[in-house]
Amino acid sequence: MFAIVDCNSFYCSCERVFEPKLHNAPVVVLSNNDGCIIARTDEVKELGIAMGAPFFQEKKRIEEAGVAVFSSNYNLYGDMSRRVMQILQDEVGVEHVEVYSVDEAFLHLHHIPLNMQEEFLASLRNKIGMWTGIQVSIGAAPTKVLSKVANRLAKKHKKATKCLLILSSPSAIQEALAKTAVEDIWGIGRRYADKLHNWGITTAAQLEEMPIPWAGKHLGGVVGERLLRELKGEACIPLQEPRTDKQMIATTRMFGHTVTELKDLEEAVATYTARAVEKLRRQHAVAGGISVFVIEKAPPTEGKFRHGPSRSSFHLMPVATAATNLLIKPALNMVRKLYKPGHSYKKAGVVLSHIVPETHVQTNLFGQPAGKENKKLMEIIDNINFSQRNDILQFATTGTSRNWKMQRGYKSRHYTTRWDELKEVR
DNA sequence: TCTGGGGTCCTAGGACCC
DNA sequence: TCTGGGGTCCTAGGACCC
Repeated sequence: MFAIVDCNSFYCSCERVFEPKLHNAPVVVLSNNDGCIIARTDEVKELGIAMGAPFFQEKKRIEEAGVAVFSSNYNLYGDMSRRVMQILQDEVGVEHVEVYSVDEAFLHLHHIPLNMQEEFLASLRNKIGMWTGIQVSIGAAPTKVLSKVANRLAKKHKKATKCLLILSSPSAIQEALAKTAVEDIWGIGRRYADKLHNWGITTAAQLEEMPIPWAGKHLGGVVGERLLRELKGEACIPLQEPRTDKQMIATTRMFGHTVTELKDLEEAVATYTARAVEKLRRQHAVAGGISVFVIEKAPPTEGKFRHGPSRSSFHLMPVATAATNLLIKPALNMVRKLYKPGHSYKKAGVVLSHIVPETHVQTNLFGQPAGKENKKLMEIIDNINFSQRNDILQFATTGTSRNWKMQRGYKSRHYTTRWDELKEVR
């Protein structure tokens, strides 16, 4: 049996922990730039405000309903997440936990007798609630895909299930599948959902009746086959080993304001490069490739939102490196080539690729590996940035005008990660 | 009109996730 | 006026090899 533990309205719950008066009140959390609604509590769902809705479109309703609004505070959420995951690891053993996202983890329950799982999971849920203030929902079933089905129903019917649903018998599984729409299955996105609807397949129970090769043909090859097998109760997606080394590292942002000047674009790209390379160094790796993209402001359209035209460029490094200065150079060259005077830009990004551990650097005839001095310099900058958390030292090219910086008008404090922002209790 | 039969490696792009 | 930011995996197809 597998279980999935999922924090309810996670970002909102984190904000509520530090604002107890919001406990039964509606709360939303906004994306960077205060652009979209990326988390909402049940009270907000009842108002009919959709996930991912543009904030400005819902602002009036939100104000009228007295909804508490927060800009996203990722330091806070990351720290709360760590606490929840720690409890899971302590309770079921670190080898039986797969941290799947900031607010979700899969558990292996094979070492717990079937007839004790319900009691175990209920007490786990209580413990997390008491120790962190975060409420979780838990679904358990013979496969990961089915545990997601269970979890969704547990969350949907909180009162009846007490946020815990275990599907172990074939009849319970069938009943749950009949109540689940295909688009709510883990692994079925919008494209496949449309396709399935066109074939008249609308529930998970209907999909489960299809033959495996059919899924292989129509739902993305081996991925679709695996999904269907899991729906049929055959576990074939194992608990993943923790993956420490990323294969791709990206830093991309919408700008706070439309950008038209090359200088602002350069500043943004240099800053994003520095950020991405910091992430790279944190995993003790080096990157052999860097690409830069810019997205223009969309021409005015009525109706649907569209991205403007985008252009990107890729540069292969002569030698893989984690030196900010060596990567900023090609990044700036690329952005200068991509920039067209007179055009307006709303987003840019930097993606590092061809990532390998720093111990495996391939040198070549024409490139020298980054010297010791350079590495030392990077370590010093990282240490200062991590301890001060304020980017005191920056590369000059990252500039100071920051015309492109994002807006965050509703941010809560770093309650758990900065001494000077601790919650005060009188 | 016909135009071998394998391989490998790489990239671009599509699909998905939270 | 204002619409997020990361990631993963897989496949198809091109370039190249013998």
